[in-house]
Amino acid sequence: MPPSADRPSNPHQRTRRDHSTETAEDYVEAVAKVLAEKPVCRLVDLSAHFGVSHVTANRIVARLAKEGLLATEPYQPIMLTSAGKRLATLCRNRHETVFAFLLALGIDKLTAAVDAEGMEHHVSPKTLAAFRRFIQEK
Amino acid sequence: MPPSADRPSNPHQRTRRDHSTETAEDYVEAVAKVLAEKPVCRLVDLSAHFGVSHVTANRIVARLAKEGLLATEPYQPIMLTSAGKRLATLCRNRHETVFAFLLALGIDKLTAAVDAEGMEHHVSPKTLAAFRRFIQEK
DNA sequence: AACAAAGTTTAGCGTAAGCTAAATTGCCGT
DNA sequence: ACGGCAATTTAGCTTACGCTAAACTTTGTT
Repeated sequence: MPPSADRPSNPHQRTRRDHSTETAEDYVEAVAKVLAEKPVCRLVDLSAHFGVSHVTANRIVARLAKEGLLATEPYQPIMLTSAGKRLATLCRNRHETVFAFLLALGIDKLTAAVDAEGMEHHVSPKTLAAFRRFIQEK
Repeated sequence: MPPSADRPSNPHQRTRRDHSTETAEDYVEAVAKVLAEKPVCRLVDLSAHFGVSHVTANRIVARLAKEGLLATEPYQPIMLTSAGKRLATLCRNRHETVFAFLLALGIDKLTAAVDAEGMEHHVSPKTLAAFRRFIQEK
């Protein structure tokens, strides 16, 4: 950080709080991805995707259902609500932009994939726009 | 336990990793910053910096002391261990690079500060090197 | 020396996310 | 139609991080 620039608590509070939002984004994105490849999305698909126990996935799915991003019925496949679909689309676009940006910077695919996965949630619209500009001008 | 204990290579699993490592990095960096400005670092400095209660800061400091990054004595100021100093230096460099990179991309200072704060923990050495190259070539 | 204020710790509660083990449900194949 | 397997849910535990309230220690002032 520049010597005198005070790093205010604001950004920190923001990053601290957003962990559950990140999870929501990841899960919604994952459901969309699964649904793009097969007719239904099941719990096992998600637990496999994230490398997490099915129990953990189940609890998170329940939370997101309560929050209106996913639609679930007991023992039934998992679906996206319209809000979930909207969020998934947004996240996918953002993810692809960040990934493409890293590639444009000359990063190898594997590294770019991992870094994009971590960075995407923290890239603001302004920065995303700058990423797009950079890709274009390349 | 810290997911970093055995960190799987799968990108997704990796992203699910260590929020607690991020916290460690943030706190160690904050202690270093405080110590750069005044003779000692106290709990209140940290709770003010992060905008959390002193109790929360206290618990995190205790964890990091247990992990060997911070040195504490009851009712005494907080110090960095040598491991803590090393980590702080690393994080500060990385943070400054990410911040400078965003500025070089044309992002305004405030946005760059917030985004850097969130992104820094997810920028791999390779990507960091690419950021440095970009700044140079500017 | 004693009190008050400031700073720190402890106690106790909440949510999110991780796990294993065990109970339940749904669906197949014989 | 039943038996078994796969998938899901429930129960119960852990850690991390957020809070307030209350207890305790340190320090400075009178």
